[in-house]
Amino acid sequence: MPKIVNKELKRKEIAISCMDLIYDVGIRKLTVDEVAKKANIGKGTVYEYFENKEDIVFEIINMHIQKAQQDFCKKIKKLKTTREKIYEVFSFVLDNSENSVRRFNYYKEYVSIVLSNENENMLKFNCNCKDFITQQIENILNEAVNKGELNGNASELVEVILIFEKGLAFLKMTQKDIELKNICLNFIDLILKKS
Amino acid sequence: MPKIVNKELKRKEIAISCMDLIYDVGIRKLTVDEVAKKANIGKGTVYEYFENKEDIVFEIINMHIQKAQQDFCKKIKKLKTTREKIYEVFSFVLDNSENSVRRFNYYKEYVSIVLSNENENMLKFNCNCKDFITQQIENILNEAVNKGELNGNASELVEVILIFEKGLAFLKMTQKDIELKNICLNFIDLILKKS
Amino acid sequence: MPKIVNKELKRKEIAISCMDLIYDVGIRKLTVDEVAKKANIGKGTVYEYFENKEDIVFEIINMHIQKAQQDFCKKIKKLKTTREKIYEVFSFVLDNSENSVRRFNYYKEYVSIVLSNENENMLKFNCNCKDFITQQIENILNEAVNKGELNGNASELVEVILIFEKGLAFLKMTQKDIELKNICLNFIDLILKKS
Amino acid sequence: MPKIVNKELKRKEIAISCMDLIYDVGIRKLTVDEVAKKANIGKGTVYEYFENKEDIVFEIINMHIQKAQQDFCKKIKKLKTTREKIYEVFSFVLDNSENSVRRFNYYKEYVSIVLSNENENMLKFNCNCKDFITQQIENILNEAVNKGELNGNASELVEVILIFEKGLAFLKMTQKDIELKNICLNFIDLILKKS
DNA sequence: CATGAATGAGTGTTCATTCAT
DNA sequence: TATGAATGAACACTCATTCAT
Repeated sequence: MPKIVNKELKRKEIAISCMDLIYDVGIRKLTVDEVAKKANIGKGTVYEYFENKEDIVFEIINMHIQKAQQDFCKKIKKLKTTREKIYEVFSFVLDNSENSVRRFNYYKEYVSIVLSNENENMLKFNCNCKDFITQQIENILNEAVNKGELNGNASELVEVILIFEKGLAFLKMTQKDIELKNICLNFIDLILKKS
Repeated sequence: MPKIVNKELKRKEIAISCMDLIYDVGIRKLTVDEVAKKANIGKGTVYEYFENKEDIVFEIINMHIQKAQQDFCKKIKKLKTTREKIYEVFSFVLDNSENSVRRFNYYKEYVSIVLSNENENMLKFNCNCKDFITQQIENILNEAVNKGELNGNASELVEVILIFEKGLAFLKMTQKDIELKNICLNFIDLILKKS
Repeated sequence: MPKIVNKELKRKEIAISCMDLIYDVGIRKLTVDEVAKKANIGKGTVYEYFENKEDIVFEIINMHIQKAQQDFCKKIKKLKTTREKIYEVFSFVLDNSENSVRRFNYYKEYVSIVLSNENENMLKFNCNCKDFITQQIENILNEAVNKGELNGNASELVEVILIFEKGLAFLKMTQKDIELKNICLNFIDLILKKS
Repeated sequence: MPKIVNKELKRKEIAISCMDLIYDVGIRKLTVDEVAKKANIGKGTVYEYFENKEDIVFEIINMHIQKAQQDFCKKIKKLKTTREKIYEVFSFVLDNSENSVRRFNYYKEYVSIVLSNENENMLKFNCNCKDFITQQIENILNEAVNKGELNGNASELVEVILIFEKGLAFLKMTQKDIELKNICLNFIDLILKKS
């Protein structure tokens, strides 16, 4: 009897070993040959675990985003004030630690693929991401309403914050060396003073 | 000296004749063959006026954006109220007329390329675009301050509006069938009430 | 010794379980993976019983042809007149019942492979098929001679009928929607009147 | 100005230079790489003159068949008796001169492709071939009727002869070393005596 | 015996760029 | 100056076969 491999596990392993590859060469220039080489397996073996190249890319991105969402949930629990929590929503963009920057660059590549309509999975997946962040913002605002920091019209703010976060990300992606921190603080002032 | 002028002129001519081409086949799938055919010149001749394919794409995009900016300026002049003018900033995203949708799709492809770091020129160019829109928003807000509709702290709003516009664009690009009009109106209320 | 018997048996079993597979995907597109799956065995196990893919295909075709020959013998026994029997020789081509059409399509693929010289076994095998049908025609004609329906020169007719049958098959294979029934009846008239 | 090549001419040239290639390796194993190498051009250049590999194969076969039909017409004109002319119909199969054998082997490869339904062009093309040979046989028989060698029912014979010719070809393709000459002579006796 | 994981050679097609005329 | 013919590197994906367990 031959050894039975855990297909799902090996799939993840291959994806993990290629995470840097995406960072180095970009998703679009990633070749299956490179993936195989990086993962120390044959090219054919790649296709034992992935449907096609799109699937490989999807898996790698998938892992990144899941990790990012888990990290976000952990962090948000530790924060007390509404201000801090809203700021945390933006910190994905603002944080300049090496780890965050790298993560942001993955995200950038990911968005580039989404925008080019090349990858069906990505678009669906992207909706899930939006839903996640929307839900988080809702939670933060509901809590604030309960605390009496905001009045009941808070629901209208959810999308405004969401859009602002997307705008921040967009600007960071497309402009070099832009200072966004203070703008965010101004924005938070703007929406919290409102009540 | 006159030759250089002619070169520059012909370069523009070629780019202009290919503006629709991008819409038909997409930026990334544009081939030099198609460009030559559309411009009614030989393939080799294309390389007399452009360094490489990247350069062609850049010039075509350039034409599109210049046109879009001119159109924006024309429209903004006709508008009276500050509300209308700010809304016009967002209308690039919100307008669903055939022409606007087409233009927005160009922009989407364009952003995808900027994000993938494939084209150096694009990134620099993108900064110019940001500067243009920033300037426009500044003008609108300054006018509003002069009219007394806003107090002097208006400068802080420029970037907030800019970011909101980018966020709108981002969301429209990455989500299907999303209703953004009311959110914009809410947002405009939010910033104008503030004063 | 008993092991060899078992090997031969299992080989047949595998081939039998894959008879329909050829119909579904075509001989040339048959993969070893599919064979293994259909036979409910491991891919490696296939190679315990077959030299290579060519060998698998050969065995499957073998099953089909044996079956076809058995069916022919059964049918021919039930027929009385010489006319009917000769017509039965052609019915492999003429019959449009689902089953016959399916069988004819197998045969078509099979011939395609024989003609492409891809499979050595096939060519030898094809000779056996010719010998079988030749023998059958001989039997029919001898009987006819015994009955006094044909004179002694009947032996010359064997090959003519054989060739006519091959030509019918060929035409059916390579032309769409061709009416062959009446031509056959004319042909039978031609050769039987002769005596 | 660059040199302007006659595309149609070069297409033929490339096809001609590859005629032996098909004979050597078989149509199905022909690779575009080999074609390019044999024609002493780059692989990309092949695609300047052919849509795809199918198109290459089609052109080569096309040339062969046109040539074969021209040769047939020339030969048939020189022949006097109906017997000779009908025999000439079969000589494509019967003639064992090096040239004829080579031509027959091309035909064999061609039929293999037709049977595998891989190539749309081929199937249509094959119909033309049938029409050509049918027409030729008709001409021969009409002439014979006019000469009084056959009675008016000759039209029924056209398809019988056609099918017989196909059967001959089939048998020659699928059997090694088979003697067909005498069978043909018998067959011609059979149909001509009939009148 | 049985297996299925691993493999990598093989292939049709595209297209930006070059260069001889 | 203008051209378009020529090019070949690049790439995703398949599948028969092997072999360690």
